[in-house]
Amino acid sequence: MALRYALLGLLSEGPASGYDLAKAFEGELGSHAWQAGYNRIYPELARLTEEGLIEPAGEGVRGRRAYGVTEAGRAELRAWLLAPRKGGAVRNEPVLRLFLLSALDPEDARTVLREIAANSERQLAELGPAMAVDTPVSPGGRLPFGWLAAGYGLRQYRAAHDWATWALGELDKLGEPDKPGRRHPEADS
Amino acid sequence: MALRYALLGLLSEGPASGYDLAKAFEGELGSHAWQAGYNRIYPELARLTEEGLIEPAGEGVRGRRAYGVTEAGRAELRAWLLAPRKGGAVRNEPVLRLFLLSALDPEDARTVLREIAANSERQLAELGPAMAVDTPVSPGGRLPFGWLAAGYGLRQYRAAHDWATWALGELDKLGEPDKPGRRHPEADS
DNA sequence: GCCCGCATGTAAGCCGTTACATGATTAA
DNA sequence: TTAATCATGTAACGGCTTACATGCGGGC
Repeated sequence: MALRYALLGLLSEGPASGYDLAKAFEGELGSHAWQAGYNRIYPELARLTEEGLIEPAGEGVRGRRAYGVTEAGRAELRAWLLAPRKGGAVRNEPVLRLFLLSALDPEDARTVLREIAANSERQLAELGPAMAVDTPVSPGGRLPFGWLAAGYGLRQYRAAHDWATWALGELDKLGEPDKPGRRHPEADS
Repeated sequence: MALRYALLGLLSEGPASGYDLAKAFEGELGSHAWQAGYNRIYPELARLTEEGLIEPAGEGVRGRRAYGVTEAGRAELRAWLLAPRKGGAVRNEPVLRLFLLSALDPEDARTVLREIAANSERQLAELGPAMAVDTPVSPGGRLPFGWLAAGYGLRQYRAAHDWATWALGELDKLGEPDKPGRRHPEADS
């Protein structure tokens, strides 16, 4: 049910076709927030049109059909963004992995944690430069799409990296007093 | 497909019945990582038993049937936790909201951001005390279930709070040079 | 004796994913 | 003329949610 709001949000940046929208989901939006392919986009666009939340906004070559948001659509999106989040089923696979880390023996857990640390560092390297520039303003007196979200991502990955480092330390504490190296021939670096 | 790993992970803490597992999903695990009800748990337990990943581990009163993880089940869980995450469809509604924030006018965006700040603060107040104690060690030389995840949550909410504060500042920058205070949504040039 | 909590399942329907399917335009 | 990209959809399948359905045991 969030797909429709993603579409309304993207269309409120300006008219776009189903194809354009599918491409938009391949970028930062798709890799961090919400993913959708044309197979779900086209039916949803049809439904949104029926409900009067979007409307055709010009046709192009190759059968291209662009859509724009109606006032009703804008209101619907606004209501959703302002509505207090109530218990939609949480489904967060990465976090589930963290919960299940205690099911691994310490050596395996370290492997996972190092991978997480490396991954968050890589993400930081991508986001850092993008956020280093001063606050950009897009025409219309608004912040550009995704700018605030990128700032969130930056802080989230920093926190993830910090956590992984801390967690590795916790595992070390666990191994020290009990088994100095019985199970593992070589001490870790 | 992640449900089975959640079940394997929970069962690797010790034998449990479907009912026990359903209760486990009502706690921190369910509210932050993965949610499931008995309606999905029981069929999945049957399937896991068929596949030899879990096995019956004693019966109790009122038809209670407990299950334990088999060696094959442990191996399956380990493989999943160690496997590099490949593009499972990202579906993160809270983050989607952040992306769409630019579709709101600044006043509405501030409302959302203040709510996020308040929410993360509340979560911190819950997690903080739990993490203040020194590293606990459960019997068997392992960290207790969810301990590392709680540390992650702590850092994540701290980052969210930090972000919301920063984002409010960015919005202020946007409003200052133009008009501080009251303005209509469509006051563009 | 009655109610609450323990304990387990099934059936129908919705939603989303994967795979199938087609055609137009443009650049090499 | 051939390949890549633009552009739009449908069909089958599988997972998840909601609602339906049943019965025992212990405390008050």
